[in-house]
Amino acid sequence: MPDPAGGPEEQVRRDIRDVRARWRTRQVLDAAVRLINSGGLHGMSMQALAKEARISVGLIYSYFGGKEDVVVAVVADLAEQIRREVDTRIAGAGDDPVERLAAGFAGYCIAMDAHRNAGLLTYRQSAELGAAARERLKEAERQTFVPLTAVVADAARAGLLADGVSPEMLVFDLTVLAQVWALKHWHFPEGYGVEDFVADQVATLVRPALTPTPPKGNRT
Amino acid sequence: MPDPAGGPEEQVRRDIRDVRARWRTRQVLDAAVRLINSGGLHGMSMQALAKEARISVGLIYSYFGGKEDVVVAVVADLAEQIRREVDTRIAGAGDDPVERLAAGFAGYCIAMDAHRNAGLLTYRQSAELGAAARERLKEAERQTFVPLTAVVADAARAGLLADGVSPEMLVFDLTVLAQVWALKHWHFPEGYGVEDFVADQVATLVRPALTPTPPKGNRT
DNA sequence: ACCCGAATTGAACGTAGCTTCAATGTCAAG
DNA sequence: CTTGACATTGAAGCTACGTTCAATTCGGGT
Repeated sequence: MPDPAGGPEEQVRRDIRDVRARWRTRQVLDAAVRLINSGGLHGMSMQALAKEARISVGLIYSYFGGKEDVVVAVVADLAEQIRREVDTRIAGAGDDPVERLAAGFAGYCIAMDAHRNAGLLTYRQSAELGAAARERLKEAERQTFVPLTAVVADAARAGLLADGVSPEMLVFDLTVLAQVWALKHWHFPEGYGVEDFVADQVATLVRPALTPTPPKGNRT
Repeated sequence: MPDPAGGPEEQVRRDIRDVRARWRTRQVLDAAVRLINSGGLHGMSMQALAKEARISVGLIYSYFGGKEDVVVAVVADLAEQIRREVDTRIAGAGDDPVERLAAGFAGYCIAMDAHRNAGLLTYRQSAELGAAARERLKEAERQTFVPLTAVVADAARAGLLADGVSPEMLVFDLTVLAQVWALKHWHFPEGYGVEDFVADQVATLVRPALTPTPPKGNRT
């Protein structure tokens, strides 16, 4: 009675295929990120991608369903990087919620700064992607909200939020502003970098929102 | 001696051509906005545009140099609308800087809400546009910053800014957040509209930033 | 009616780019 | 060496789309 699983040899073949698939996928994704970061999505044709990854065009389709799948994978990958960076920064920031939030925000900005064009793929017009792809992009983005959401919730529990400040909105603002740094940095003077941006945003958005509103009585 | 200007008849012909050009341009732009708002830039091929505007494809090129010029004109047009809306709202808001800023921000958000996809054309990857077009888009955007910049400057002069708040950054934040409402409104629950967004942003970003930091002595 | 300048048309050209698939290559086992 | 399974290739198929331009239409003047 032949074993449908094929025994140990079959398992080895499967393992080999898995290892190769992971390797190829990585190879393509890295190439995709390089192309997008230097030339935008416009610069990532499948021909260019194949060339950059040093494989044939047809082979890409063995590992990805199509161009859209490559794009989605790039975004999902970047979202994971962002999340890791934010988590790491927050973990290293001590106990003060303001410092933790500032650190998390800095992590987000710096991760975005390192992948300016790739980070902006979620800003594409929705009509250009299928519904499943859009949903995947949205989910990836939601995941990047999680660490900052936890920190802001801590701050709220500690009573640090100014009156009327919505924790959800604060997290939304921080992530959006981190994301658009890449696209809108031209607004700022020559030499103004992401670290400056972070410092100014912390001063303008984070600190005022996390400064408890004094009781009315103190105003007399 | 024939008059090189051609006399009154020639002037009439020039006037007619001007009137027609303005009319055609308006016709094309309106069609472009409709197409973009319903199907994104992807939905605005030149063929589709001609059909929507009820003119021939070739005629578009009498009034615009190419597709890029149509896109730039759409953005510039929208920027003017935003500016007018913001100006109007600020003018009707009374003397309180917080109210004026909130009104201006509301105007920006509502103008963006009315043209969700068109308003996001400035978020395209820069590599897809020529340098002149990019500069035009940037300048159009800078113009939309002007009214809010003036209001924030007034608030700063009146000593209303919390410590450390950068007026420029506050304006940047407000305009960016107004712009991305269109793209990111899916973050919010069903039934959460632009008016809710405005109110929450005013509470989370505007009021804390425009709440003067109390002197240290009051804390004892 | 004819002429002229301007406006308008839309088929066709040319290009870019996504995807496919027949052909070929590689590797391991017998 | 042969065979079979899997991996890989890249020219070509196919589609979309921006732009052009020869042909036609329109309107006004004589």
